[in-house]
Amino acid sequence: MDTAWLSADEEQAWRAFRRLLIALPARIGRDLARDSGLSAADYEVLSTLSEKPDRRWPLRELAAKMEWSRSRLSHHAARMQVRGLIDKEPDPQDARGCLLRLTDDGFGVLERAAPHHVVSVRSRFLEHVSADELAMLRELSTRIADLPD
Amino acid sequence: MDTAWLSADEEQAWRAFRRLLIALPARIGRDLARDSGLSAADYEVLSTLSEKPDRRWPLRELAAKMEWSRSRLSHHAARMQVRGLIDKEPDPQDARGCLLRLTDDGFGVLERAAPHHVVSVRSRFLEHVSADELAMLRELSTRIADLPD
DNA sequence: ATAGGGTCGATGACATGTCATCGAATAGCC
DNA sequence: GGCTATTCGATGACATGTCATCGACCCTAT
Repeated sequence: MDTAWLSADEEQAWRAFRRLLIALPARIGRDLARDSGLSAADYEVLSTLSEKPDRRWPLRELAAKMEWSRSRLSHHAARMQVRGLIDKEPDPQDARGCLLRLTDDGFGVLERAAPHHVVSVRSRFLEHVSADELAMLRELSTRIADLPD
Repeated sequence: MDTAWLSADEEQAWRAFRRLLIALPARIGRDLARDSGLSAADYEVLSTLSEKPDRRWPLRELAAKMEWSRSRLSHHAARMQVRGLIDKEPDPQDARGCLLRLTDDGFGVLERAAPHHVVSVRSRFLEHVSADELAMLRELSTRIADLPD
């Protein structure tokens, strides 16, 4: 096989998949903004913070967990703090660091957003994928995302 | 089934797939920037323009084909024009519009970029997907991307 | 022919992400 | 203890995308 080019099959599959890579996040992101006034990034920060019992997470760890740069999270957290969704506390373990905390307002926004978001993910994606396809997609996604950068 | 929530299977599949949605374009985009000094957006504009025999497209049609807003393409084309990759001509069919034309420089950049890009798409994606999986992925991607917005 | 509504690309304001860099604090080594 | 390299979050400059809006132009109905 000539690896310098794509076969017709590969080309068409890659095109179709690339279209999905762009369209699906865009649609779900628009739903989120319309229903809840949140960006996909906002939602990810809120929902990840809510996973901790005390709704607090060191910025550095949260960035690592979400695979964001610290810079990105620092900028984004500053904007979310202005909106009252989260706030910052000094990290008692490390005076360089800070803890991001989900505010009660932020938690309320997340709780109201979640059901709409689930509907969106279902109607735009899950409903159109069989159980077998979903299992395959999960395995394939993990396999490829786990490749070294 | 309670459609207000995701089952554990759905949740895990969606998480894994979402990771792929973010990681794969990021990796291929970084390869492109490193190898050829192009963004994914640049590459898409150049390669779509190169599909026409005369390497020209009305801005509006190109935007529609790529599923970009006219505003986005107008901004992006202005930046690419400064770099000499494309230029603009008045549209003889419609004095409101303009044609985007791939310059010789732009075509050369694309020709040198393409082989590296193919290697990137192969090594980051195609090599790790079987023919059956690829066929299923193509069908599934088309099915979902074709849903109404 | 011309009036009115729609479409064209350009533009400015703004949101968001990257990258390089900073000062402060930490951790490792002697 | 005291250097030194590293890591922390913050920040400014910049690239890129969205949205609302603009003037110019097209098209249709009268």
